[in-house]
Amino acid sequence: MKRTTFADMQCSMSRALEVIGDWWTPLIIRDLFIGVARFDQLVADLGISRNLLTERLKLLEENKLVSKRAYSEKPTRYEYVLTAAGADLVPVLMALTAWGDKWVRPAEGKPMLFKHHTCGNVFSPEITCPHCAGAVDATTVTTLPGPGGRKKRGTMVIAELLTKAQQASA
Amino acid sequence: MKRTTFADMQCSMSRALEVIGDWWTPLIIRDLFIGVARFDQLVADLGISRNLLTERLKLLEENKLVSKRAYSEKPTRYEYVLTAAGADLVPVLMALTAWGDKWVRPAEGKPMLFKHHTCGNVFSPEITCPHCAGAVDATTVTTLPGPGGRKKRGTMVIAELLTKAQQASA
DNA sequence: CGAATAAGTTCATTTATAGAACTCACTAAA
DNA sequence: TTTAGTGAGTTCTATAAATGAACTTATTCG
Repeated sequence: MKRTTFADMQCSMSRALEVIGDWWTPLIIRDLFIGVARFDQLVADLGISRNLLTERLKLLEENKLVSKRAYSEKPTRYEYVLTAAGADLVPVLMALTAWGDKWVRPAEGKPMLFKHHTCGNVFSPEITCPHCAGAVDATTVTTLPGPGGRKKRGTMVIAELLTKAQQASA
Repeated sequence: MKRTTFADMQCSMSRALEVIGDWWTPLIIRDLFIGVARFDQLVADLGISRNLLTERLKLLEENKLVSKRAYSEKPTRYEYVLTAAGADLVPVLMALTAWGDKWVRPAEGKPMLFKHHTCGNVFSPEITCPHCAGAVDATTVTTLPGPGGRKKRGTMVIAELLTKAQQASA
């Protein structure tokens, strides 16, 4: 049957996945960030099917991660540009790339490096806590229910589990 | 036809997506992190089809993000535990959640909060540069070709683009 | 014995993906 | 001034994957 929608799950990660959770979308965003912005270039770079690219770009536009801009009249030609929301996803994709570099790196080494222009260094992104500037990892973080927490599909078990854990610690 | 594999693309993000790039897998990892670890619990929490969950867990095990552990003999019963590689993905998913909190938050507010036990604060994860501790965003970072950069499907256009940009800046 | 629990399998139906071929509007070369 | 080429899609068919419900299997509890 049709794909289950994550849009109405009460979980920000699920909702994010509704927008970028399919195979090609993160690669399209990566390409737009790097500067591959036109339809045929995207097809050439990724080897994606043209009908799929059309569909994905349309969805990205509807979700306001990407906007379409004419770079030529006469033959009307468009290119695709990341919006603020789309650009804000770039660091997350960099963090995912860093994970890939660490765990599924090709034998030849890292395919791509990131350079931070604020300090001039080539770096590997880290995920940190803004309060203490320390690294965040699975062992030093716990989850708490937020104001939007609800028990529904996607959080049927989790919703109660978080509440109980909080009560136990209180 | 069958889904295009990203496993042989010369890009760490693509390779990461080969492992966690489908709809349900990130949610499964989220649940395992939070403590929903058994088959029927996962079905109940997510509303995922049982055959799909079986398939996803098998793939996660093959890719060494998850391991299966018997918690009962006699009726042999298993639960699923994140490996080091799987746990290392948790901060990335938290960063994605933070993006979701910012751009596609439910009307009721954040469904879930993170608490950093190193400093005791509830926080929203940030992606930073380990050299200067500054935030990383799309405007302050550029990409350079790495030693494993290659021109093949997934990087046909990008490979040359990065090389040219580097030569131009040199 | 009969019902319940946990962890899957099997199956029919619906939807998505892949890849190739085709369309349409213009432009540059012969 | 036909002819070929470019860019951005659309249309088409086959194959593969997702959904949801029903069915298995093994074991324990009342």
